[in-house]
Amino acid sequence: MTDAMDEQDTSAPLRLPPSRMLSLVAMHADRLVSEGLAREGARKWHYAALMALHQAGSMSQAALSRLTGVYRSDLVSVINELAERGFVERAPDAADRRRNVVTITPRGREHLRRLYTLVTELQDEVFAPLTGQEREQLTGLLIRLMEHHSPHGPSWSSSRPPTS
Amino acid sequence: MTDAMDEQDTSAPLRLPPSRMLSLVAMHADRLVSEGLAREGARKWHYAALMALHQAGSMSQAALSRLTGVYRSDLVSVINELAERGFVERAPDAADRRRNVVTITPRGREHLRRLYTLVTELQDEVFAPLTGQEREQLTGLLIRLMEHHSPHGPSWSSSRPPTS
DNA sequence: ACAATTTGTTGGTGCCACTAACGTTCGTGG
DNA sequence: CCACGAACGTTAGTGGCACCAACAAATTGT
Repeated sequence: MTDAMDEQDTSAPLRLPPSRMLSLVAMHADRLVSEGLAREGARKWHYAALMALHQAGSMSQAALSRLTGVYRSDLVSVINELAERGFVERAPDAADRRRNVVTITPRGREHLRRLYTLVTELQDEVFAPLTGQEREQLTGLLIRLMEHHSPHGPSWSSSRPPTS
Repeated sequence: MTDAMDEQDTSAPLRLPPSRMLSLVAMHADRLVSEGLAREGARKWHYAALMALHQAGSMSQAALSRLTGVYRSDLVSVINELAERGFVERAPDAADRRRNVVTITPRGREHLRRLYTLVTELQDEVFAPLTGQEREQLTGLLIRLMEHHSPHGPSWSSSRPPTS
């Protein structure tokens, strides 16, 4: 009933604050996904950008930035790389000449498909120890935490497969 | 039934893979904690190292590295900083002259106390939207994920307050 | 017409996880 | 007993990521 401090216990496991657990698990998941995507020559943001363009349609880089949460400065190189490989087209917007309209190409959708199945597999690997119900519990809790801390950040929900 | 791909839906929220949610929440939590600790002139690893030393007693830097998961290269500067401020003592080990025995000092324990209460407050802030039960659910799921992916990594469990 | 804002872009900062290499010291097997 | 491999502390460096500042060009609001 004092402020009960632990005695030393050389053999006991270390007590971690929950936020540290989050970091560790997130790091591991990130790692797996990044390595997987690297095998396909892609990075996390390639996937994020393609998925956003596929789901929401063509849009300016700034809009894409707001939607994905990727900084518009960092988005430049991502679009460059995607454009080099023909997964995306960057064209000046006639209606507003400040903007570039970024559009996903058929090859881009094809690529996205590969990435999607890959990412899905990796998710299964990451969350393997959890049952389907538990995974839903987890994502539910995570969504509530996200909403709490960035109510106007990038929008989200659980993932569903991209259509051709 | 097919591989059901989403149609475009400009207004719908983006579908995020769970691993991305983990990253976002972890980033936010990390951010809050780091900023809080910075206010006390400390960093995450100061806290981690002090807590480990407090709970498990004096040990070599390599052992501390294994226990906390912090790379022994990165641990050097952490110990330097903690030693400068008198929170920790680094003495050559007479029995094994390769090693340094790192020991937490009374001032160190005092400092750890401040950090502990601070971190605890910040955890409350991070997990504010969740009830006590839900927090336990979450940490339970996280622990299982950690065990699955690094069964022999740094040991852990939920956190409890340090004793003076 | 003028101020404020948006957009794409460049360049730069700082943190963190991670690797490589090193001299030193210890343990072990031949 | 000594040669070799391994562990230790340390330094230096890499690469990715989040983030910021500033800019010119273009648009919007007033």
